[in-house]
Amino acid sequence: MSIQKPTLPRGTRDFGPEQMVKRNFIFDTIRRTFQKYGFQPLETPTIENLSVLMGKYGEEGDQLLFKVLNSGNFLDGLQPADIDEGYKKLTPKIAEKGLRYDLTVPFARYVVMNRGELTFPFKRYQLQPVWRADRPQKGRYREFYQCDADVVGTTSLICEAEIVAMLHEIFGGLGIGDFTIKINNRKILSGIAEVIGVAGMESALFVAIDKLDKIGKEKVEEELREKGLSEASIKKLQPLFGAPTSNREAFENLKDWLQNSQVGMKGVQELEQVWKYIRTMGIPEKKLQLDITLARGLSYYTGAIFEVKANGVQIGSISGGGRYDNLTAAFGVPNLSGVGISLGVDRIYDVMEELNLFPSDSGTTTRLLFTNFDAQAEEFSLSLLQKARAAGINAELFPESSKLKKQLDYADRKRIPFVVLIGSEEMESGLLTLKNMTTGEQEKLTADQILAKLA
RNA sequence: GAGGAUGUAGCUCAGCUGGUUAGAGCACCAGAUUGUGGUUCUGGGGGUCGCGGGUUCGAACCCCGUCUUUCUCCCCA
Repeated sequence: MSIQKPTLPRGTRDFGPEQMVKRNFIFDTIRRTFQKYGFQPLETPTIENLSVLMGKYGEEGDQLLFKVLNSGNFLDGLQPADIDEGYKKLTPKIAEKGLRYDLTVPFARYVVMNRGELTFPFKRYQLQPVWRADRPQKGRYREFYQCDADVVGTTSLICEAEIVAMLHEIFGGLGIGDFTIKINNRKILSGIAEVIGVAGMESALFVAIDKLDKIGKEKVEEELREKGLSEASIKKLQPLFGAPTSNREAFENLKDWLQNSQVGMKGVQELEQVWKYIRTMGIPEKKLQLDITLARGLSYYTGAIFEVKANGVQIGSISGGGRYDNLTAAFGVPNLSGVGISLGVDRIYDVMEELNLFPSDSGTTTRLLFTNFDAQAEEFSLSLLQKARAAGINAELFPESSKLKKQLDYADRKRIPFVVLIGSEEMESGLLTLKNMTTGEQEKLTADQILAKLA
């Protein structure tokens, strides 16, 4: 067998111990918060039938699905003519499974399949990787985790308010203090389309105005012209570009602008109600921002739309979500309204790394190392080791009687903060040497004193 | 899916218009120090120059292909 350099598939990554400790910190914070708000855990399979996934993410989405080749002789029953028809028609004949593309569609499938057993409103959270056959870039991978929380089976706007509350709790818990939750409502966007007279071209309008903060007013207008909007419509769009100084002002401007649009006014009302709930819950409003240019690509949103940005960091949104009325319709169950939020762990990680927000001891798992001088000390240490663990202290014994230098070096590299040195002297007196690896100080203590000190 | 850039030691990078045995810093290993890490000193190991092909007397360097990473567009977390 020839020797070959191992490689990773494009767009995938290993997470070493140091990274995993940090990632778990993020996962734990998110999971704890979701549970606190009454969401229940769910996991779905890595592979789904392609019939479940196809057609749910648009034509481009279908292209980005990883397809799994059928097992065994996948050519069985295939005719030469099938190949001539091109890969698009061939694919479903040789691949009937695909990798999960997001957590929302599998969730919808689950809800439909189990609707008889579920208690509605059904609140679930799900932390799992998803796969996209995208072209990788910085901050974009072919395998990445999503952390979703959704509640289906109610149209109550309390859910929207609770999402805002959870976002505060999660990002506060992570130490990301400076963030902005942008909120909009799809009905407001529809209202805008209505009052400027471009019904039927909504998606082009939404895609363009979503880029406002990125490319600026002129470019947006340019794009809209290219898409075929009339000058009159673009002129009527002007209120969009005025930057309001406060949410209150933004609401007032909107009510004025959209007064002739029933759906638009409905959207404004909904958001005002969300704001009211938020106030009642005592959530600070400082980080909330009504942003009527927020559209997000996903066409299935029908009500509130969320996006969270970390301030002071050059990175895309770290969370996004919204309300959808017909998530399960594609699986034959209409009129099931839901609202959800999705957090991007990889981006949150990058933000925290850039802002230096990880606790300094993250990366540390062992807190106490027992040295191993010789067979006798090893035996002595071994019994103490389990006592330390029983006391809740992450501890380990160096497994070989090697040079002390090597053992201390090991502790240093693993950033283990405390080392107990046990030699013949210590075993005789019962006073063990505890070395603080940060300060270098050593003190003589009994085993119980050491456990009490570190527990 | 379209276009551009990139790849040399574990890491960050030098390497002249193509010319002997491809270098540095950091990291690693050993010793100075047989019960003391992170500092210092001394010594040492480590490279199919991303991979495959071509041009040439000769290729890390030039050409073609391919893969990786990365930037812009598209789309997204």
